[in-house]
Amino acid sequence: MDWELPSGVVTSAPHTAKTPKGEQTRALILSTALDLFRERGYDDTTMRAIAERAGVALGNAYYYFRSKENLIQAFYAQSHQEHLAASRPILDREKDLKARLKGVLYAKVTTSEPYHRFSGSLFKTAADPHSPLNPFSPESSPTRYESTALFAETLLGSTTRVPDDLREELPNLLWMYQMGLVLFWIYDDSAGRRRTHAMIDHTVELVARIIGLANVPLLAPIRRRVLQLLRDLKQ
Amino acid sequence: MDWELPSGVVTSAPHTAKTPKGEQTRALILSTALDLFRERGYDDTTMRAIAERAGVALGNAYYYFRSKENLIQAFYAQSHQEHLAASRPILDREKDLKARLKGVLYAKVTTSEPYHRFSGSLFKTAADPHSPLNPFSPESSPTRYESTALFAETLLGSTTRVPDDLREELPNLLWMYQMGLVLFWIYDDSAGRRRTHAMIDHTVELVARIIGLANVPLLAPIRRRVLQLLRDLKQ
DNA sequence: GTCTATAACCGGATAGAC
DNA sequence: GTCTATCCGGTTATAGAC
Repeated sequence: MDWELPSGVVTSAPHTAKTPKGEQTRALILSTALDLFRERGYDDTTMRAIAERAGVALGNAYYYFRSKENLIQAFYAQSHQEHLAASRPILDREKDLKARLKGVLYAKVTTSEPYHRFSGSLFKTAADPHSPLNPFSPESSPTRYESTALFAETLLGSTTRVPDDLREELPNLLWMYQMGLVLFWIYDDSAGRRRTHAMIDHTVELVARIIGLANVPLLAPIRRRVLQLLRDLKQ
Repeated sequence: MDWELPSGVVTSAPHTAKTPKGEQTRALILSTALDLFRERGYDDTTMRAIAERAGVALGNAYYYFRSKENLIQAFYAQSHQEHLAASRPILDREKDLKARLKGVLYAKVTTSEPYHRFSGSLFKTAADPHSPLNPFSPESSPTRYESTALFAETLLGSTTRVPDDLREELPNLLWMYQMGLVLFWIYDDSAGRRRTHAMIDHTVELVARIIGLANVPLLAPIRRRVLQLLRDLKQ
């Protein structure tokens, strides 16, 4: 499997606007929705309220976004772009793997911070295995792929040599790792998100060390077993 | 921290019935709801349908269960009792840690199997950090505690010596590990839940091996760091 | 192709009478 | 404890205007 660098913007619009004016209306509805989500949370924001504040008819909101959930997908795409942008300077500057990884993960939780409360209620629908919003769904695969590519870049641009047998799977594993961290962050209500930061600091050390321990003979069986597991799970 | 054996049934009724008749009505509504959930899934079962089949008024259903979600809590308690019952013979028979752990985990996914589809849609509400249904909530702590105690028993009753520094945290870690497996199981739609079984088989080996590697000096730093992380996360 | 207005359906939840 | 009536909001449908 080859991981390419992120190539551009992914827009998975449910009903793409065809004209400049339509595009404008669509953007207006989305940004209004996100404002309201941030202000009052997801559940307490009604489609009627979104339409009203955006100055459009309820039906028009549904013309651009099939459902309320669909607004979330647009949010994902936007959020991912912000993550990319925030990661860029770190990846351009740092060469040490630990620093790169830590930077990218901090970028994730920092850019997401304004949406912390929102993300909590959001996660509810995202967690449903049958929801198109869940990160493993086909509908999410463009974003998932882009996100994994970011970790591929994090690895490849570093001075650390990644062991051969890990090279293929590691971007996927790091993406999963990020998912776990985000899950933790969603549940974290400590002041200043202290616990999440501790979690990142400690686990980045661990991850780096585990990669480093690649060639210790004693660990070969564990390593083999993990890789075998991953292969098995791919069917 | 001391882990005791599970002591009895946990009933966290939202609106406990005060009379025998009330108790009966409550039980009727619950069993009807679970039947319907299994038949059609959670989302496709309306409160109206539950009330109708149970032969009570809609308002009456809400008298006993504050919300639709609340019916789920009752399901959890029931499901946990089944897990306990299915684990008992294994824990009484096996002394090898790997066998015990594997048995308990297989018991979990096997007893849950009839509710697989249901669990998927369920997970959605359970995932919400602010929902009382989420496994980390105060409302869930009795069940969580009982569940952790089951893993404490799994460890203590085995012939494997658990390293000192792990003894305190390991039941919690194993409970988390089971949560991860259940999450995997929820997403697993392979035939006969093949992937989940592979996951259990492989990871039980890993877990046993990691516990066994407790005293390898090379790994001491990693181990220290993991334990430090756990301490930090407790605030 | 965009957009408005309005009415209606559906199901979770609540109020208040009996 | 149990009921009926009602609210509320996501969603759909329709019919038409620019």
